[in-house]
Amino acid sequence: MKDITPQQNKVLDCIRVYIKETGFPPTRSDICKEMGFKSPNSAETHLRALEKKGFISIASGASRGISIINNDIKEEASSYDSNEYPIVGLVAAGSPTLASENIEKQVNCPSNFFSTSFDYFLRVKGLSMKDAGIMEDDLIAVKKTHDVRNGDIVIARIEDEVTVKYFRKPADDTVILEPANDDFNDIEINLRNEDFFIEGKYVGLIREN
Amino acid sequence: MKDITPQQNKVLDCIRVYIKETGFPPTRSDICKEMGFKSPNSAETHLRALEKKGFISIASGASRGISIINNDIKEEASSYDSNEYPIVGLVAAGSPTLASENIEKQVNCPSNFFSTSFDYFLRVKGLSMKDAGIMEDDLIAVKKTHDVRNGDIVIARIEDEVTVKYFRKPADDTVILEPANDDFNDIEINLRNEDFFIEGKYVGLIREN
DNA sequence: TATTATACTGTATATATATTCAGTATAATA
DNA sequence: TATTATACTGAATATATATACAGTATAATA
Repeated sequence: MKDITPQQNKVLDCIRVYIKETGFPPTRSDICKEMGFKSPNSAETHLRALEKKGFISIASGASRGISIINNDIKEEASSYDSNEYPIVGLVAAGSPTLASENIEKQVNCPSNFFSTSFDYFLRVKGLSMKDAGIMEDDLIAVKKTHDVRNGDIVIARIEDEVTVKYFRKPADDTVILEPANDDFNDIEINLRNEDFFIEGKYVGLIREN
Repeated sequence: MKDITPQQNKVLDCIRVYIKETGFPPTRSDICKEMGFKSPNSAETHLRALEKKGFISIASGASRGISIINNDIKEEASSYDSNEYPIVGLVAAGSPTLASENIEKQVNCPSNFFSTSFDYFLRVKGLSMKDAGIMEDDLIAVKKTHDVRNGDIVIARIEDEVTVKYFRKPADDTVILEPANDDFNDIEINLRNEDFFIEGKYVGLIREN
């Protein structure tokens, strides 16, 4: 990005203000009014300079076809890179996890909040993962994936029930789900007989007090 | 705000998408292309209906003079009400908690993320609150306040050391800080002799895995 | 039953707008 | 010194665009 001149900066700022106040970009004539120019060509040449320097893009032929190019990374992360994520309960019973009847509500969260991207939040029931610091009613951020390794905390579905446990696969046809609480027992699944499905992987946690 | 029809909703959505992708609102003709209409008047009538119902405003005479009126509180909260919060380490040793040398980094987080507002994140060291589900390296959201009750988890400073514990005040001159881990002992503070200060209150937790 | 809202096609047109061309002037660069 | 970038005025114009007008059809309301 080349250097901007003070006057060009004023024009860029005037475009920003115009968009903020009206919801759409200015015409050349609008810029003239704001800046005090008497010829639309004054605006035009400034626009072309700003385009050349990479601050704006101009859609050819279109009216008000100015859009401001945002390469301020911090701005982007804070303003645009956030999203609504669904919170789902551990309801299970046949229906797909993200079915609307399972969605408690949507929460806003920056999409780069955890180092790993994720797809939804799951409301935890029970204390079977207590020693891993996962408590009742915590929200765990789940990344939908089948690529899980031994030791990962996974969200799994056995028959019709969804559960959160440590994952271990000692043999090709066996999966063991281990709780993090001495009051609970390991769950051993024989992949030949049982209906088993990995919903995703635990990548983060949020708790409200 | 009156009821929107499904078709009007599609048009409104198409305007949103257009603005997001180009940076400026569509013309009647653009809407026709997106929606498959063959007459610009189809777009026009939809726009007038949306205007009448309060979903958009139309600048008379101006090209692309559509702007979307945002009275969805949830949207507003999620889009604009986010902030940068500092993460501070449990460094202690004299310097004020929010001094810049203690700030690990800033993270973006919606300010209404937890039901209680908060001021900063604290990086947890040690396992003294393990049974409360607070693990090493967790980030706890701290609200700066002196108004704490028995049973609250507080961030306290004793002499030069910062610690996170359950708060209990059995007498006017005594505070007991209780860990949530059998391997640790209660800390009893005599307010007459010791330099004790409540930094704030634990209102939420975030963990990255 | 008449009226109004929705949901379109199709044509026409005044004007809003981008964009080019012709100049002037100053400062910075090669 | 010639060239290029900046910073403007002023006029001209093709076209992009809003918007009105004339219809058709269906469903909902009064």
